[in-house]
Amino acid sequence: MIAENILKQYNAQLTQVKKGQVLFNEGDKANYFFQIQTGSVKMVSYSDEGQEFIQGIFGDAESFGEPALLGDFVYPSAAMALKPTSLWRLPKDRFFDLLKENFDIHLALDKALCNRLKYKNLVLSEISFHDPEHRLNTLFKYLKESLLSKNELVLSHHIELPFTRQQLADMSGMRVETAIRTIKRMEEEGKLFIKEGKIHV
Amino acid sequence: MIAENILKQYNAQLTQVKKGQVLFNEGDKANYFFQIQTGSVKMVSYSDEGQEFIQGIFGDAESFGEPALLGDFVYPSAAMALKPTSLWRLPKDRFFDLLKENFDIHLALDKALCNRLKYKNLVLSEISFHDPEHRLNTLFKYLKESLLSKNELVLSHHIELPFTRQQLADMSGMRVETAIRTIKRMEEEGKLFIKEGKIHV
DNA sequence: TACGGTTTATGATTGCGCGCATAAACAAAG
DNA sequence: CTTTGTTTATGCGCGCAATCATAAACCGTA
Repeated sequence: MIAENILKQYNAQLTQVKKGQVLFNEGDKANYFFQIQTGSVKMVSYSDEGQEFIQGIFGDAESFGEPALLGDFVYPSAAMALKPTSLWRLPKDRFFDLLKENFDIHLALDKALCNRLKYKNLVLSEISFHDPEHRLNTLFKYLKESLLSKNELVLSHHIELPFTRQQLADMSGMRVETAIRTIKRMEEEGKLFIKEGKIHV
Repeated sequence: MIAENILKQYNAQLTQVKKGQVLFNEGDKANYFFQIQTGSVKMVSYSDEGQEFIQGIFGDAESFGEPALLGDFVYPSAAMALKPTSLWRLPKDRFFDLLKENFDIHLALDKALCNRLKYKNLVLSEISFHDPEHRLNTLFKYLKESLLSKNELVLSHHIELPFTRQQLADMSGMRVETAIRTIKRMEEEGKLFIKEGKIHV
């Protein structure tokens, strides 16, 4: 996360996008650094049959899409707003200026990238080793931690997952029906509970 | 890749490891930056039943294990030499000095990290969308490109993949038998050829 | 409050990769 | 040359998740 005063200093523009709006598509050239002010964005890969795999979901104060910028390749997946979102857009060359002149920010960015790598390692080994229940369990643990770290104030030790069954399935490489069935079973086994359709872990 | 004179300048040590030697285990604290001089290293996650998932294979002049260093977390997977290997070891704090004082190197490191992310995105969507043949096909294409880019001199447009069926299976999340059967079928279909057991694509 | 779209839910069927067993081919080491 | 370990190869049966179909529940909104 880069402080807003720094972003402004390097000519970042604040723009508003609607729910469902596409920010870029797979194969597009990367020209901007994006950081969310408020809202939520998903990055997704699509199969030829239209199936989705959610590479990541990003929320308030998080940036996304930097790999294509830093690695100098076209976007390997698309980005779409999950709700009305306001985000900072910083042109590529100014972004590189910013990194060059702010070692601490550069390092913080690396940290974020490395955490993303760690997450992908996790999902990869889960998908290749384990059954749906184990995969969802691990995903839930990860999501819980990551949601807690963003939100200092927690009233209960339980937390509501703000994702649909479809999204959870698309993050862990399974079909909706499998996710639904597995989550139901986990509820029966007391491994989570469902309140008004929402999953609590 | 960091030039050797720079590495020396920051007190990197050159060490030799034997085939099969473990450089660090999952859960170990990250204290060093590693860069291979010559040889080859794999990073692997293990399931409780001892199944392997190969997170990456690194060769001459490549570094590995930086995410744990930069992200400040314990290694999420282990590293093991695949052959006799000589490698540079640079203590953590000196590594950070190096980055701070060499923006171009820092950026090159980012580029490598981003390429790794791109690779993981690829494997993830392959594993969750496609059948073994498609997965191997994509993996082969990727490996071929990456081998070619390392080796300027190419005699034929075909290339021999220096990996066992087991390793290829462990990179694409399938069982050896499935990899073997699929590769055989791909040979029959003329999608690759096998010479002395080695796969050529 | 009626309506279209999304999300959750559940049943029936099937195909494909896993897991296990066995063995041949090959390489490395003594 | 023999031995031991690794890699490739192939058959067989099972189980589980994908797939297809259908419907209920829920939600925003016109």
